[in-house]
Amino acid sequence: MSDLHFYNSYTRQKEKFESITPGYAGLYVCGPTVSGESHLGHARPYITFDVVQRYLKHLGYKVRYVRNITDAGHFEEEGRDAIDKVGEKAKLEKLEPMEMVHKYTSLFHHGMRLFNCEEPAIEPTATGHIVEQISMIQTIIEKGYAYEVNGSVYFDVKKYAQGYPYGKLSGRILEDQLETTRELDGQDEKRNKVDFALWKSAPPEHIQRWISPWGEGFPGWHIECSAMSSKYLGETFDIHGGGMDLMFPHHESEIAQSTIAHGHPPVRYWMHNNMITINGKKMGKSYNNVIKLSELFSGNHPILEQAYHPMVVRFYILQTHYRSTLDFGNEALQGSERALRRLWEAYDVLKKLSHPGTTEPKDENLDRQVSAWIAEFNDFMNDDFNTAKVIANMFELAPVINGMKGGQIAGGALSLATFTLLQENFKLFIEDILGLQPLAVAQSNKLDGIISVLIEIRADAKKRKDFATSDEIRNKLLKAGITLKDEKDGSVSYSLD
RNA sequence: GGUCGGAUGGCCGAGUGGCUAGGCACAGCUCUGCAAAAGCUGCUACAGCGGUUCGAAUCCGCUUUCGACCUCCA
Repeated sequence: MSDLHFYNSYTRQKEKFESITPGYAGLYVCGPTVSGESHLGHARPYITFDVVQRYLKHLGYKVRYVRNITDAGHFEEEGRDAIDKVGEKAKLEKLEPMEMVHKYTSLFHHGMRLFNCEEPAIEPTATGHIVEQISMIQTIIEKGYAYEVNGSVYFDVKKYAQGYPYGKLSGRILEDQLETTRELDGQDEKRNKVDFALWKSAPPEHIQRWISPWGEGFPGWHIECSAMSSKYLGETFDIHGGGMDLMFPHHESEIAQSTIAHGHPPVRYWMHNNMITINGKKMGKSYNNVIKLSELFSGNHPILEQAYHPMVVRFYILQTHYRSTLDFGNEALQGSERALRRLWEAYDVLKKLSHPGTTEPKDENLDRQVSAWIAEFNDFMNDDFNTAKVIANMFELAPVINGMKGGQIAGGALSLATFTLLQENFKLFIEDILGLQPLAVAQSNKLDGIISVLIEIRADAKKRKDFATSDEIRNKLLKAGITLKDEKDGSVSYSLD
């Protein structure tokens, strides 16, 4: 089997993955800012890195997956202006940061569960690590790469750039930055516009504030990730992930801060997922084209023709390589829904199939082909987590599976060994690694009993050639969202929408 | 304006030099009381123009066009 390779955004090439501590892998992913409800765009990184994390585990790594919650900083919430203008009114009418943070964190977790994203090992919050952040800022000041102005602390990017490759990750040149911004920036407290805040002095009306050596204030956006990732994963860790839009300034700043504070770069491999677009434009607040997760799942949005199941969204995302943009569209989502249904049905069939136990395949070519498709599951994942190709192979296997059930393919066409391999690996990849689930959740026993009764009545009617009655039962059940299928062997199966 | 990345059949999307994914949709056939499902078959595209090559969607150049980042952003 080949080794895991994936694209390192820092070096801009695919590299073989070698963890710092053999057998262990550290993964840090920038989590959400919980000042608003998560949207479809947020689903991409968390699903992408959930699969990364699952696959690393499959390869035998003991994974520590850390994903933060950004609950400190300069929050903007819908309606915040109105609330702030109320100013000195009753306490209950004021925005309580903890309340908002709690609400959106809960919603985020709910969304993650629906997407079947496994929980990170550690989910640190920025507000819970103020001490660590202050300490790191102090170190940077001591080393001479940060300065204080009016209670705020800024990182001296220009000085840093003299000794370190600032801009390498995001591919920008400091000189350009300085030139394009200099004239706009006469009155700022920063020495250069490119400098970024490590700590911000809080104006009196700012509600989130902590005591620091520089007065009351709150941490800058970038420092939290550096402080928390180094605390839980070490000063140098394996993989840092996040959306491409975070490369600059966020990730670039993280590198600079950590490099000064710890004396070496923080991350071995940088991974960035691409954006989800809608009508070709990135989904984001500034474009006013956001589809929130709750809207997506309920279909309650002008752009949406229907509601979409979380698993359809997960499948849709995994059908595309994580480094490509993914354009949202109703037709595409609907296609994914049908595709996932078909795939899952084949998987269900496979689980129930039995094998005659013959060790020699009756159809050597098919046996060889099936073995190859299965072997490729690993190869594709090892090549930059190509979930799209894994899924394509599953669709190659689906007709084989269905054919074995339908009789188009003979019972012992595959050897017992290949058949077993197929069963094991299909489960492994579709459930454990891609993390997919069936669309219709397990029906209750009672419902099962009721439908069985109806199926019996219908079978009686059919026996009497009373097709009017049998069709009526089937059609009415269909309207209720239950599809009956007359199987070739005379049995009847059903599925829920 | 600067930097970077795209442009693949009706739609979504893999794919980096020859073997030309996959899904959805569509059409025909088989099975079937009829359906549904399933199976089989068909649909062969790579923005345009040059160039390199025995051979290019894939490499190079130009053009057109879309987008991302440069400010909070997954």
